[in-house]
Amino acid sequence: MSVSKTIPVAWQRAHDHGQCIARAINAAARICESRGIRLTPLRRRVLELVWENHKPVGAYGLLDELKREHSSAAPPTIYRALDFLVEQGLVHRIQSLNAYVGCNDPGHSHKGMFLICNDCGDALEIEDKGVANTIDRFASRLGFLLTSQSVEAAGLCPGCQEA
Amino acid sequence: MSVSKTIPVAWQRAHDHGQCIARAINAAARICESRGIRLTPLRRRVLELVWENHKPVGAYGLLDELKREHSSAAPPTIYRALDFLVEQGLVHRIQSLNAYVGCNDPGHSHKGMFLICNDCGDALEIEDKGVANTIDRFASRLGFLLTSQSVEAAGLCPGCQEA
DNA sequence: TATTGTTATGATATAATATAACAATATCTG
DNA sequence: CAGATATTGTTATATTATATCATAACAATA
Repeated sequence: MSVSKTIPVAWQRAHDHGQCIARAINAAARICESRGIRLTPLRRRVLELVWENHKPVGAYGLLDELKREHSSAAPPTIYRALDFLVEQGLVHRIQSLNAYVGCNDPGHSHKGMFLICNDCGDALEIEDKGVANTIDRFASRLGFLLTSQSVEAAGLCPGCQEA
Repeated sequence: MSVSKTIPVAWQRAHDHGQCIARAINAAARICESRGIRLTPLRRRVLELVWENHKPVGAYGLLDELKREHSSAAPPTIYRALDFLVEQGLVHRIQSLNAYVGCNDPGHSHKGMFLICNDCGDALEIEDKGVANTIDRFASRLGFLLTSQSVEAAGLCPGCQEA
């Protein structure tokens, strides 16, 4: 990762992927193991592809990549795998982009929030108990029973503001 | 609107549409007037259709309704009108539903939040300075320049919990 | 009133995203 | 193993959204 004088360290840290792929796959394997569900080769490979992109990627983008090594792959192939991964909290769906991105911290039932750069297309996942709690309070005051929440903010990331 | 002993008053109030259509159209006309932009008959009609549904409606649902009275309408017709209305803050797009709903309080640059019922499909718009501020703080700490935000929570509304 | 620039709409085609439905195969469980 | 369940293969189609180019309406100016 390159260094910049003007990009906040907080962003650089939050945004550093590190050895994320291997770690993500291992974490996913452990989680599935513990839940008694199967991270099949196909599902594992799709998870890897999601991570390899390092950015939110659409289902058909993933499908193109999968097809190179798995010629029988079709839209249902990728959507089933993605549905599974999202359901297990291993991958997040970015609603505003119709795209998917690996979950940085699977296992926890964290309510994710995303900062999405309109220029480079990158998305940063943030732990945001504050936002989640505020939403919870609103909902319970209104008698609304929450099952899921999606918080997405778009704009320009530090890197893209420089240019 | 029917009365219920178990549905919180807060929800009933927040959810009451009242004479919303006429009010919404008048507000929209004033806003466009003041901004020097044109609420053409087509745009006005699409705005009415959005409000008449009283729930988030998809673009093609609106298109079907529009076609009954406007046979030349095609997908671009409705998407252009919706893009205009969303851009002017007169209509909100619900990302998680690919659907559109009238804005309760246009004119203000309020950062909306939605509670979406998975059963009846209704969506309640909430003013949520708390959530918006939390997001703003996160973003500025990371050096991220925000331009838009979308907060959507799904679950069961009070009415649908009864059943 | 022509001319020109701008914005809005008409019309056709197609791209991009997502699911339905049923068949075939693999895996689990008794 | 046999039967049940879960996963994947396969084809077709539904749903959502945009590209493109032509035409019409409006606005500003000479």
